[in-house]
Formats: sequence, C-alpha cells, structure tokens
Amino acid sequence: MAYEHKEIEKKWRAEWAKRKTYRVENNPSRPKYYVLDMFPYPSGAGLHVGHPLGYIASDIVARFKRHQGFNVLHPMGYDSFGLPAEQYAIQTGQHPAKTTEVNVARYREQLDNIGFSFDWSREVRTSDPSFYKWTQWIFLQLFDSWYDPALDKARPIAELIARFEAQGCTGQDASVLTGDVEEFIGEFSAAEWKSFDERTKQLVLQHFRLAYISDAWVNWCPALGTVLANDEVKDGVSERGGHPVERKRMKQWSLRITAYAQRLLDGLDTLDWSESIKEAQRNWIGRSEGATVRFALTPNPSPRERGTAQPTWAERPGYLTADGTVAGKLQDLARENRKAPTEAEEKLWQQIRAHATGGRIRRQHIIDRYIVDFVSLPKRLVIEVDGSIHEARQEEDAARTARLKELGFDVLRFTNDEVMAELPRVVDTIKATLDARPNVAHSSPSPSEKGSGGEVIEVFTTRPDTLFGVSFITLAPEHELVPILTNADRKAEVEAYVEKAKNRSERERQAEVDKVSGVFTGSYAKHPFTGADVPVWVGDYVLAGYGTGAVMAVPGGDQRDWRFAKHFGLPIIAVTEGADIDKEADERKDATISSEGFLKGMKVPQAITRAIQELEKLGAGEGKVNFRLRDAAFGRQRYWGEPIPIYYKDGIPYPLPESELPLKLPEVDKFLPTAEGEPPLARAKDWSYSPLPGRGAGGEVYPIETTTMPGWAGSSWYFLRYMDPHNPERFASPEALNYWKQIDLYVGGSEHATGHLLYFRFWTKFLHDRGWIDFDEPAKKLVNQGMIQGKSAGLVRVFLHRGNKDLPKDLPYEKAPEVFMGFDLHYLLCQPDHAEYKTARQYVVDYITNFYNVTYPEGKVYPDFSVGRPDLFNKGILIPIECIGEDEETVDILKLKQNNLFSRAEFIEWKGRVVCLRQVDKMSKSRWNVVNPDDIIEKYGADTLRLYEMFLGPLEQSKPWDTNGIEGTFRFLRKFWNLFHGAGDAFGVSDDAPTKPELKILHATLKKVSEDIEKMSFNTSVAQFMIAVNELGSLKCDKRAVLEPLVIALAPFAPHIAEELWQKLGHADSVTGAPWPQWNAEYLVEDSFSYPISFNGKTRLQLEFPIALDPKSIEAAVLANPEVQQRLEGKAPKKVIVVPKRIVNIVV
RNA sequence: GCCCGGGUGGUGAAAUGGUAGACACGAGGGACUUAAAAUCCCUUGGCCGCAAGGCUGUGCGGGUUCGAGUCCCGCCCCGGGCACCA
Repeated sequence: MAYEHKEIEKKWRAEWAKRKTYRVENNPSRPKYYVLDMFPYPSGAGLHVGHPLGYIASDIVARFKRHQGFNVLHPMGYDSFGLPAEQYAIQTGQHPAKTTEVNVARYREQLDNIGFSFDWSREVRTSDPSFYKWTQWIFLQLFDSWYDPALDKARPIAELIARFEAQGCTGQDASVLTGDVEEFIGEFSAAEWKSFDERTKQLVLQHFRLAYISDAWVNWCPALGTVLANDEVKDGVSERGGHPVERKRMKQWSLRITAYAQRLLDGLDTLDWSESIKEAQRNWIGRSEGATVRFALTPNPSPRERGTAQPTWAERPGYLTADGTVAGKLQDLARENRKAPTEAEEKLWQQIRAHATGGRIRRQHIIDRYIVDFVSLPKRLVIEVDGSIHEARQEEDAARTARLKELGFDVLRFTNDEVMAELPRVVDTIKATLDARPNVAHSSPSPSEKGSGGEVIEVFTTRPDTLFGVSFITLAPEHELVPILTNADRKAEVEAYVEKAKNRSERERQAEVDKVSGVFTGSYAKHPFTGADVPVWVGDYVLAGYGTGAVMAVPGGDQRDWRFAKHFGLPIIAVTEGADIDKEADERKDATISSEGFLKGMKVPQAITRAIQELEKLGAGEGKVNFRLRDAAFGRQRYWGEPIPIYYKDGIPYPLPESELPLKLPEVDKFLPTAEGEPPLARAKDWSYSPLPGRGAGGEVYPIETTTMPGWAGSSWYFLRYMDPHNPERFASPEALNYWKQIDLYVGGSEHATGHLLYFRFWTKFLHDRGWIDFDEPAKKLVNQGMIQGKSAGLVRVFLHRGNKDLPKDLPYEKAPEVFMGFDLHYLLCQPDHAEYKTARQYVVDYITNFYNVTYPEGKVYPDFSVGRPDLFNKGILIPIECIGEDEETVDILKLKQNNLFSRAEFIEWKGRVVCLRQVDKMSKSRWNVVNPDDIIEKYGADTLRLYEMFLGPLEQSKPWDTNGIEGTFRFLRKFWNLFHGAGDAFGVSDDAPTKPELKILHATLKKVSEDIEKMSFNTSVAQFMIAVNELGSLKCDKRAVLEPLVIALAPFAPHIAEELWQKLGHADSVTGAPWPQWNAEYLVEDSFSYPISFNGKTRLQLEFPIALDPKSIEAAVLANPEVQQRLEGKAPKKVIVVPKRIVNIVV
C-alpha cells in the first residue's frame, strides 16, 4: 500500500475531532506546560505559508511535552477587533462582525488542514462580548488604580483617597506623575482635600489614575481618522497604510505605562527572550540617568531704566509683567493675597488648576500696576472674581480693564456669587474662552511644568559633570518660556523661527538632521555654580517631548551642542583632558574633567556624583532618572473595538458599574465619524447610561464615552483567558490562574517587540499588583520565528516618449495598451557597450513601430521610448507569481492576460520568451507573491508541509519561500512509510530482536531529536530522521522494536502519518498519548574510534584505535605507523597531541 | 551615528576550539522499464593530476592556539531595531 497522504490526513482530522484528542483539562495533579502562539488577526487574505511556521514549531513542542507527560495548554484564538475589518465595512457597508466571522471561518479551515493540536474548546475572540467584558473590567481596574512610588506598585484609588484625607498631597507625591500629558496640580492639605467638592476631587484623582483622560499630544492620522500609538507610527507615517501622521493636542484616554518603566526594564533580565527583543524594549523604554538642573533667569534691564518709552506688555521680557515702579509693594501684597484667598477664589483656583487647561494659570499675578486674580499668560486672559466691594468701584475697574486690554489681555469677570453657585458653568466658560484664544506661548508638553516657584529654566542632563562647560542654553521651539524670554528687538526673528520650526513636519526634521538652525532670545540665565550669564537660544535640535524641552549646551562635550556653537560662533569650552575641541566634542565617559571649577581633575563618574551633590546643596537641581517611554494613548476614534465603559457626569468620567458589563458595541447607521467629527459610536441611539432604574424615564441620563479601545487591549491579557475561557464570574478563576501561571513558551514574530510585548508585560504587572495573579511576567520564554518571505516577480514597462514634435500626431497613445518587456532585454538596453545592444534596441523599435503600424519620416528612428526602472520595490511592475513558468522566470503570457489588469497589455518577447525579475520581498497579497499552504497540502500533504517548513533552516531565521526542497521531505515520508510495508506494499513488521546497528541508529536518533526539540533546532532533528530512515532502509530493518519508538518520535512533526502507522501497529489509542521513548547511552557506545591523524593541524590519514586505549598507547601506535614514519621523514616530532575520541595532531 | 543579528558549495543549510560542507534540493552519470512515474546506485566546493595524491577554501586583514567557520583586535557588506533622547 502506497503512502496516501490525502486519505490518511482526512481520516485523522476527523478522528481527532471525534475523539476530542486535544481537549485539555485543568488538572492540578499533573505538571503543566503552556505553549502559546501570538494571537493572529484574521485578515481577509487568509493564511500564507509564512504564518504557520511558528505554529508548527510550537505544535511540535506542545506534542513533545505531552509525550513527556505534561498537561499541555496549547490554545488558539483570534484578535478579531481591528482596522481592516472596519475599513472594509466603511467601503462596503458590511458589518465588521460579519466580515470577521467569514475570515475566522477561513482561518479555522486552513489551520485545521495543518493538523495542529489546538484545544479549540478554549478558543477566544477579542470581539466576543463574553471576552471583552473582561477587557473592559481590567480597564476599570486600571481606572480604579494609582501608582504608589513608595511601594512601587499599583494600589486601589480608595487608598489614595484615604491618604489624601489623612495627609493631603505633598510634593513627594508629585513623583507619581510620570506621564507626559498632565500638569502637576500642586500640593494641598488634608483639610483642603476635604473641602473640595466632588467634581474637584474627581479632577484631582484624574491625575493619579492609571487610566486617565487628559489633553495630550497625540499622533493624529487624518486619513485613518484616528489617533495612533507611538509604536504604530514609523518615520512620521502610519505603520498600516503609510498615511501621514501629525501631532495634535486632543482629549485622550491614556494608560500610565510610564509608572512601570523601571520595572518593565528590570524584568527583562529575568526573561529567556531573544537579546534583540530585550534590546528593542530597552531602547524603547530609554532610561537615562542624570540630573535636573535649574538655571535662574537674569532679568534684562527694563526699557524704562534704559530711558525708552513705556513699553507695551508684549514687548516686555514676558514674565515680568509688573510695572517696575510699584512692583516691590505689589509683590508683598500679592503674596499676602495668595495666602488668604476668598472662598470663591479658592474654589475656582482648585477647579482651574485641576483642569489643566490653557497652559499654566497663575493667581494673584502682577500686571502693570494691578494684581489680577488669575491669569493665563500664554493666552493673555485675565480672570477676575469680584466681591461686593467691586460694585462701588465700577469706574476704577473699567479703567483697569482698559489698561489690561491695552497690554493685550482680555478680562473675564465673575462675581463671588456666580462662582459659589454655578461653579461648573464658570469653569466651562473659562475653558471655552481659553480654548478659543490663540496661544501666545505654545503650550508645552513638558512634564516638568511645575507651576510653582520663581522663573527658572529647568534642564535634564546625563552629564552634570560638564556643567562648567555650559556656554548657552537651548530651548525647544515649543518651549513655553520662549515667548516670555524673547526680547523686544528679537521678537520678530524668534517668532518667525518658532513658526517655521513648528510647521516643519517630523519627516522634514528628520531629513534635515545635519542642518543647524536656531535663534537667540536675547535673554540670559544664571549658571548655578559660577553665576555667569548664560545666553538662552532656541533651536529645533531640542525636542519638546523629551526631558524638559530644554538643554544646557556643553559644546565641548556634546556633538550636537558643538555643531550649534560652531555654527553660531558661540564659545566652546573644553571640558575634558585631551579633547580636541576645534575638531569635535569629546563625549568619552572615561575622561578626566578639565574645565575650571571644583570638578577639575576628577574622572567623569566621580564628577557626576559630586556635581549632583553640589546642585542639591544649592537647591539648583537633583539626581534624576528620565525615560523616553511615553504613556500609551488608549482611545481610538473608531467603531470596531471594545467600548470604553465610562460615562460622563458634569464632564467628569465615571466608571460604569461592573453589573453593566459587558458594555456591548451599539448598532450604528454608518461606520464613519459624525458630521461634527465625533467618533462613530456617537451615531448610536441612546448611547447613554442612567444609574437609576427606569433608564431615561425621569432618572438622570449620562453620555457614554464614544472612543473605543485600541487593537492591543485584548491581546494584552488574552493568555489568561485561555486558562478558563468560559468563566462568567471572573476573567479566570484563581485555581486556573494558579495552575497554568505563566506561558512557558511564547512563539511569534519580532515585529511585536515594542508594541504588544510591552503592553502585555505592563498589564500582567498591573494585575499582579492588584492581587489578581501571582506572577508579574506573562511569558518565561519567547522565541521569534523568522519571516518567510515571498519572491515577487516583475516586468519592465516601456514608455513611449510624448511631446516630440517630429512624432506623427495620430499616434494612438491614449488608446495604446501598455507594453512590457523582460529583464533580459532591458538589461541589454542598459548596456550600450554590449555586443547585442544595437540588435536589441532595433528589435524593440521595430516591434513598437510595427505594433502601432505607423510610418515615419525618412532617416528618423521612431518611436522614441524609455523603460521603467528595474527595481521592483520602486517602479517595476509586479505580476502575479502564478503566471510564471516552472523555470521560475519565464512569464506565461496567456495566463497573465487572463488577469484584468494585463488583458490589453503587450509583451515584447526576446529570444522567444519574456523573462521576469525575481526579488525577495515581503509575502503579501498586494505583492501578488503569496503562496497558500492549502495548495502545498493538496499536493504533498500537511505532514510534508510541516516537515518542510521545519527543515528549511533555523526557526528564527528569515528566508524566502522556495518549494525546491520539498520533494526531499516528501520522499522521506514515503521511505518512512515503506519501512513498515514489505513486498507487495502490505503492512508488516517483525517481532525479531533488533541488531546492534539498528539499535544504535534508533537511540542516536532519539537522543538527537529529544535534545534538538528542547533547543528548538527542528531542521537538524528532521535531518536526523532522514539519516535514520536511510540507514534503516539499507539495513532492511522491519523490526517493531525499532520502528515503534520512531513513530512516537516522529509524531510531533508529522502527526497524521504517525497516527496511521501507530494504529496499524495495533494500538487503539492515539499516538499523542504515548510516552516519549527514552534513549539509552548503552547502545551508542563505540568500541573503536577512527582517529584523524593530522600534521600541524592538517589531516593526512585515519587510524582506528579502541576507545579504551589510553593516549600514551595511541601516541606510540601512531608513531609506529609506517605511513606516519614516512611523512616524518625520520625526524622526531616536536610534540604529539592526543585528544581521546577526537584527534591526533603531530607537530613537526 | 548607536544597539542587536548575520556573512560557509549552484541552492536551503550542518558543525561542545578537534576530519569544514552532515541532511536535503539541484546538476551530471548509471541501473530497472517498451516508455513514463516511482525506486535504487555513483559523482558533485575550487584548482592541478590518468591515477595515487597534492594545493586551496567558511566576507577582508591581523592575532591567540599543537589546531580557528568557531576565540580576540581592526575593517567591509547584508538584515533588523533605535535615532538631533541631552
């Protein structure tokens, strides 16, 4: 009987389903092993041969572990929320749930064809309400948590409230605010906390929650109509689709992943993950150690002192808004006022500062001769709260308002009563007014906006040891102090520069990295150590989003500062010994400090420590760790995602009660944003929540959040759901969580290095902190399978030159079909020196002339033509690979013409054929180079596909798909099958005792395969199986004692054929449950070893000696050998090295 | 620029510091067959040689070692990640 793969595989797929062979129970009495594949997104294109690579590898490990007696959890499911289904829905009106359903069915069918041991009873889908109920629940846990830096873990928000009630909020708590999006809300006492109203309290708490909403800089993608996470943006365009992305400030849900930065970094050391992934995460987290340094600002002499005319406010040094003549007196008064605010002022202040709106709001600020209650300097808006006394002073107030207007301020007035009675309305009015006003200072995304103390420029540096080399300070163009620090005479220049820098796209900025640009503000800051005046510049090499958006420039020690200094002729101070500062900055970290000051002569690390000490002594700075990691944007203006279970009351977000979960996706008429630009969920009818019974009937009704969660929400915790997938009470029971714990082996692509793999670790740590799980890393071991690439095929397009006056006017260009040629012909046309060049060119000219059937004036060569670029990634024309012949390069023109896009095309043959260029490329539907596993399975069977994908090379390595070698693995399976089938193809094995050589082959194979699976070196295990089959074949071995263990060993790789043979061997149960055959070293013992005898390391002959022979005797025997003697030519060897069971080397 | 990988026959690739190229594809030759498929055998890194054999060979240049694809130093090239990150 021949090896009939189709029948066998069909039979066993059905049998496995019937017997529930792969069903896994939670059984704490057995040792567990959890193997997981990264969640696939079920795309419409289906699986290609690259997808199963990792699944096959993990399936082999899962089956192997099962043979070894482990209870193996090996589930599969779908990350079924996502953009493609929604885009498709927008185009076709088809509900994404429906598309997803179809795609999932297709995936399932393809996966089933490959014979995986997935326990499908545990399948999960992120878009299933019974799943996303728990995604929403975890979100609510995040919302209900804050990060306690003292305990270094997340805690319930109730505990923060208790703390506020007991001790208020001290400066130390500021370190909780690690995100980049919110402003520090200031300190408050326990008494103050208690006096806050509900709304204020909620606003304050927003600044601490791990899931919070705020005005944030986001990556807005207009084409996709949504915001993107940092890892979804590459080189300024969206990773999916390549649409431009811009920075935009908008209300946004974020997750405070930054609180976990240090732990995410530290945890990497405990993980058995590939170094490249760990390195990518380290880069992404971007920890840098250094110091914060504060430079006090040096006021410029005022114009008045210089005897010039009364300046307008806008011309002043900005923050100095007071009239110099009365400033001193007013300052005292203002200070007093701040200490004793009226009740209304205090109430409003708490609201305003909690609101984080319109940049920083100052209170009791002096402007000209007046103390105003509140002011936003960047928005030039004054807010006054008038007591009853103002009624008698209306005239005076009018004069005051007029003066403020003259200075460029608008005044918003409220009465005490208004503030007390209608606070929300007052706040909303202020907000609306602020929002409507243009920003004079560009609002800074800097996390360091502290809002207290005197005016300073705060910088972050990793090299405080170079402080004595500071010769200027550079601010990012977006820095909030820029407009304030700009001197009147430089205003136009600075504004122009800022405007230009702001409008330059991220892409441009990256492209023009070597162009130095900047502008002097005219202001100076005080050096904290020397007291020297340091000029303040603006330069776009400083990024607003990192550190404080300002750097202390040390041109002697930092190459970027050096270039800036060189370009603008600023002083360059040598900071280190042996530096050649005329040529470049010295960035060495093992140097000795040479700049004048107390650090001189110290080594860099020592100087860093000392500098920080001194800064702290002066109160001018302190040691600080900075991270590049930003908080994760969590809201998407999209339909097809998990709804965020939040409702709004007075504009404040509140969690939906657990009993309301899952909050199901509502039906909408269209999957597009509303006319007002609201997300699609805003289209839903009755998208609101009423806490009282009788929803909508007399009870209060509150709007529900309209953004949805991003694609990575569900995948951040799905591995836990597989442990207990149908639990209606919890995301998974404690018993299941305690049994399965972490993933033992996680297999997937390295493209998830900084996205999924970081969020998934973050959520795990969070759930651990809140006591839901007792481990804080999700996956112990991670293996990245390489990509299987496609091979694109392309042709060269021929372009007829237009606009040539000599050409006949009636050439039918517009109607002309496209003309293509092969790459062999194109190559000739590019080689004017080639012998065939002229022939080839004339051939093409003749072809085209003939084809268009036109005649030309005598002596002219027409038509004039050019050809496309041969680079497929650029301008080459890709063609479907199905249209290529067996030789892998000749185009099958008839087949190609069946494709609509080419039906009218013409192909210029050369030497009877059209040759396409093949280029290794990403395998994707759009590149027409997809190889479908179903086709391979149809021809060779799933077992062959599985073996072949493993045989291709190391799992981690990327390689182009090539069916060249597949015959080899197919032949191997046939030979394996034939070992069990004697003459006449009848099944038959003998029960004779195996011979020594047979046992040796068997045990050598068992040893190699067992070890290789542990190492995930599958290509070498397949090779070993081939060796075994070849050798047993030549020995004509048909012994059960040899073949039966081999069936078990092969079962993880080729389960269908193994089951069939197992059954034929007389077993009623499945081979998957058979215990793994142990190899026995006894059978591998050799009696003798054939020693390579080398002279000076070059092997010359082989001599066989018994294993037991000691090195001394071997040496004697080798030297006694006539051939060796002959080679020695009578000379005595200098040295003889005998390595037992390895080699003999004679040194002459 | 920085940080990870990697570079071995015509191809995919093996190789605890110890006989480089296992295994497989492809190619060439042969057997069986009317023929094809299937199967089996031989050859297959390069160069020289009828042969025995010799020389050479793991991106390049050095080094360590009795012995280096493997370890060290300096380059080149390819793939991936990060990037005016202070």
